[in-house]
Amino acid sequence: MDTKKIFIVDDHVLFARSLAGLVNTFPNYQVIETFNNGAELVDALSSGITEPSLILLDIKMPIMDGIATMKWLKKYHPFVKVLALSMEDDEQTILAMLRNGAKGYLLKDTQPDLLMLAMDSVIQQGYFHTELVTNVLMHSLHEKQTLEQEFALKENEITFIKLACEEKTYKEIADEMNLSPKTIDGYRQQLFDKLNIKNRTGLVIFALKNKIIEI
Amino acid sequence: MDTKKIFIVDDHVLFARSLAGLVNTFPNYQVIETFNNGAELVDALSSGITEPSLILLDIKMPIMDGIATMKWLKKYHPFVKVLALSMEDDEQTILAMLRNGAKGYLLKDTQPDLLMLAMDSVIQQGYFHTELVTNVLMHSLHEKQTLEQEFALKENEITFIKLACEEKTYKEIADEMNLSPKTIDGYRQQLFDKLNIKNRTGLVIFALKNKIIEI
DNA sequence: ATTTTACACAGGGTTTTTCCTATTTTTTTT
DNA sequence: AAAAAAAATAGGAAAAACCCTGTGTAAAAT
Repeated sequence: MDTKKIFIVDDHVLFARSLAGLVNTFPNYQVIETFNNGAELVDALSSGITEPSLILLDIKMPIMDGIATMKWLKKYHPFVKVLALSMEDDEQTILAMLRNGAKGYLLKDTQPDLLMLAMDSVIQQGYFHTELVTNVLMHSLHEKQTLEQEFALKENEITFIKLACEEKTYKEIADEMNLSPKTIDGYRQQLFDKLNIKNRTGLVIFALKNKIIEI
Repeated sequence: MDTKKIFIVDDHVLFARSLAGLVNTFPNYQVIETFNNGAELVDALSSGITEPSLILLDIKMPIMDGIATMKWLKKYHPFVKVLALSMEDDEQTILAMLRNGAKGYLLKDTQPDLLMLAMDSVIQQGYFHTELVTNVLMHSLHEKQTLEQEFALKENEITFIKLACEEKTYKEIADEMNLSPKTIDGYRQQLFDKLNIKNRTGLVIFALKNKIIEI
């Protein structure tokens, strides 16, 4: 029972093969299966194959990509450990993987010994995070003005949005901002157009996404 | 200009003093001022004292605690670097500090050499995070069911909440859930009561807080 | 077997939100 | 100072959200 069973999911056959070779040189690790995309993995798991100790999961794949695969795993195999292995180092992708339960995130140009360390760490401690990931996590706490800039919100609009995210009526907001309810309604309408939303819940989501408010 | 100027903010005089002594033994570090609480720091910075290279900030303090101090600093001195130094290791506190811009978070029983490493790291790389902090960050991505449990939401209620957070009308939600609009209105009302909210925006915020939806 | 309890649903009314289309006022530009 | 642009404001109305109370039915508890 000492040997850790590994699945590899990656559409680059060559890479998958050589990675399998590498992993097999690690003591106590054995690659049991390789799949070319998420769908193949899902099929296999659905048809009752035993969960591995760890899945090495590529992100950019045809058919069913890493994020979709993670979402499926989260739902149907929430306890299987996954180490994301990818070329992309963009924040959104990394966060999406982590949010959906990836235990670690490595770039594909990682050194073999770091990969082994990461695999050990995920299996033993449940996670492994490089500085890259830590940075992304930290940054995601702050970022702020991303799209906010794009929409060029005015001071009053931001104030309005903030208040609209509290459980206030537009009348109350008008009072608080010392403006006519009709003006507030004007703000509302302009924002709905500009942000392409249909009602106040859309406004709340927008505010959250753009860190205009915090929860 | 090689010598880094340090402020210490801590209400435990004895600790502050000995910490100052310790820091002064580090090469290129000098403690310029110590304050007994956040308010004193704010006073000093407001009256024009030069920003230090780094502030070592305690969290639990009378008068103005670490979190309040961070909020103030975030607003008026957003670029000053702060290393939180604290006894508390609870998730909420750590997150609150990070969210408000702390560059690192150390427990007070940290070894001196780790403290020095952390200080170096914050000044040079802008941050320093221990495993503790990484764990908290990761956990904060997932946690889920915290209060959700407390309110014992039923499956249908959760579905309703999810849909209500999209920009759908209650009529549309009713259709999608194959229920009468009146039933949906019943869910709405019960949830408003149970969660103590006044309108749909409250529902969205609740859903986010409790990770019923993700943004 | 009977009472509770839980759930889906209804009637009907008030308030708020949302939408569309102007007009006035203020600010900026020329 | 006149013209143009931006911001505040209005009227009016339909739609949706919100609120309260009550009924039938099926499941659960006693």
